[in-house]
Amino acid sequence: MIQLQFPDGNVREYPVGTTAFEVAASISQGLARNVLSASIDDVTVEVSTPLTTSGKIRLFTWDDEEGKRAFWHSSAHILAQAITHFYPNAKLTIGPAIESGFYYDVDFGDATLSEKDFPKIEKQMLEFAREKATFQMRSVSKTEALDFYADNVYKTELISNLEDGTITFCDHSNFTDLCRGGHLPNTSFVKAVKILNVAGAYWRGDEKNKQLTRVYGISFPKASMLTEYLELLEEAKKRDHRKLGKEMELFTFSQNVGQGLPMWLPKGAALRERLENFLKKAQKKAGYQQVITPHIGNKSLYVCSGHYEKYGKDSFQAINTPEEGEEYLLKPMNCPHHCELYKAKPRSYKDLPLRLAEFGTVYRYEQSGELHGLTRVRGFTQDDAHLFCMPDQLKDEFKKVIDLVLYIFKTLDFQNFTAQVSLRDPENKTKYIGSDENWDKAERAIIEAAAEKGLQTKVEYGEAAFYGPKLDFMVRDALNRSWQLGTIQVDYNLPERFELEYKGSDNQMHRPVMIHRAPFGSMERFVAVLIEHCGGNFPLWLTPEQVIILPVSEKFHDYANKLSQYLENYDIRALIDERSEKVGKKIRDAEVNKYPFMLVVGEKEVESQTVSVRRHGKGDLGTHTWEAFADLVNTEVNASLAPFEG
RNA sequence: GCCGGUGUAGCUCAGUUGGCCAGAGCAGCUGAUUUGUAAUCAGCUGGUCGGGGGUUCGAAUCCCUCCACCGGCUCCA
Repeated sequence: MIQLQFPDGNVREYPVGTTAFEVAASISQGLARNVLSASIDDVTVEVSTPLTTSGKIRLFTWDDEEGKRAFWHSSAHILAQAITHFYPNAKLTIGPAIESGFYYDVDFGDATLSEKDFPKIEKQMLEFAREKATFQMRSVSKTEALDFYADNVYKTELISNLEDGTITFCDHSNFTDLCRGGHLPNTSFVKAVKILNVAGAYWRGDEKNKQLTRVYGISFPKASMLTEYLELLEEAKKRDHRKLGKEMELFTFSQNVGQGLPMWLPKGAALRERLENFLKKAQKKAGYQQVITPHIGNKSLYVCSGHYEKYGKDSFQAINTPEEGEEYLLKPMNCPHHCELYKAKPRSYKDLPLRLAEFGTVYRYEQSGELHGLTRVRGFTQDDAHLFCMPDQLKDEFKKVIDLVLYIFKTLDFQNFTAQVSLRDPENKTKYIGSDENWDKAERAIIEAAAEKGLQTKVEYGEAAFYGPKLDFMVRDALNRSWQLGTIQVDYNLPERFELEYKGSDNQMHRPVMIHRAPFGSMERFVAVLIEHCGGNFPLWLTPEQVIILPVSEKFHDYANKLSQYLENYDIRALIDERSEKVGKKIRDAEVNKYPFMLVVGEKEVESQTVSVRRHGKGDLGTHTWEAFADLVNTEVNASLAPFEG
């Protein structure tokens, strides 16, 4: 007998050789029907594997990440089976489950796969699924495995990196794949499948390698779940900032200006200005000083900082002057300029921390395929600041910056962010400048500050900037893509390169430490993600127009104008719909255009000197006096704009 | 940069066995209407069918090329 302990602590005895499926069946019929995957002592096992040792067992269903993973991983096998069915010469490589669905990377040789081929693959997958073939793991020797994949260089490469004795194949139906396991009991669980798209993907993620065809798909245990998922995708597309930004006239692009160079239209510019002022106010309270530096800088500045060596090739090319040999660069970063500001006069320890902030517009030549709406552009404005401090002030300053970032995120209702500690790639230190000692100090400072602030963090190696580690605040867009917004970075290296110093209380010269930080990250990207978060329904304090006045007929335009002026005196942004349309039409258009408040004014309102208030998405709020309405608006604005308590 | 896809009016989209002056709805303009909580009516304007080149008697439609955009990969100071 073996003893299996369940997550609730209960221990039950089973005969040796019992499968996870049989364990599930011993608990309930429902669980037996729904169990997709299992683990013993946190090691994934097949539901059909006879268990021979005691341990902690977990049974996973669709509601568990592990259950979905088994589901999608198994679906990838069926996808591979279907691809092999239609393209016998295609070479399979890897096919993992991902966050939403699965993919398979395939070398199709001379053949190409396009959208037109999706339906037949989907159909074939479902046919294979209906066969109810069981997934059967088996161990194979290295020689046997290499022999099986003699004409597949990719699998051969994978196998040669595995240790003999640990290699397993998975069979289902007539199909065999190299696989380490974690499958559904059989293929029939897969009831709905959709091939989502194809994309190029480099073998092993290295652009020097051959580009394979990556086929993305998703599958579900119920057809209705697929329909729901596709509807969700459609809904998400409606929140896309590129669509809403255009509709709401916030920003635009022009081919004549250039790729990746966003231009802010009046409404967008005003919105951005409100965001900037909001941050400036908080920063002022936190002891920052605003500075302004030029958009270009002498090439030598970036040679000094290391940016030129690191990114010179991928930047806009040098700007030349009539003078022989004089070269400038569009600034890709504000830090070198700010270092020069630091050096504008001798600094004493009494000046520190020195906090220099600038909404600095920078230009980077991003690869064309990488550009994406406002989230990835070639010209953008960072809400940048550089904090120069003494080493013993570092952690405290860092924690204060965390407070500021959290304040910004809270005010804008970004609750679902990930705090990511981005460290050096321990495998490849050549990508970075500076000494191991400095890096260790900087990395430790970030980890400790985040821990002391009680931040839940995720550590990612290889994500650091070339001059220092970062604490990045990642937020997802409407389509669940993750973007870096806020960032805080510790840097011992640029102060060295720029030979920054201050005179200490000991009358000796010392080197300051720098913190680079940008709570929004870039104004462009932040606004993009903000648009998607609120679906274009901005918080009242930010929205381009807060109020639209809807006169019932032309007779009431005078009243509307007086009302508009009154609201303007209260800093409320209002406009009047003076078209000769019916109120129903004006309301409909105002709702479609996402104006937060609609004020209907006609005979009744003129008589009683009131307004009829209607809230976007909520409907009629009844009659208010002018004053009561102004209060209503300002109360809401103030409630969402609590001051920074830094 | 790479792989795959898309490109017709400001927006959403019709229009391919290649064939009359390229269509619709919305938006815009003009006029009528003076309107009470999600679409009043009529008329009009608007497009070198992404740019360029080619095939053809004839191209939005077929071919080549460039550009932009979309989904990924790589990259992301």
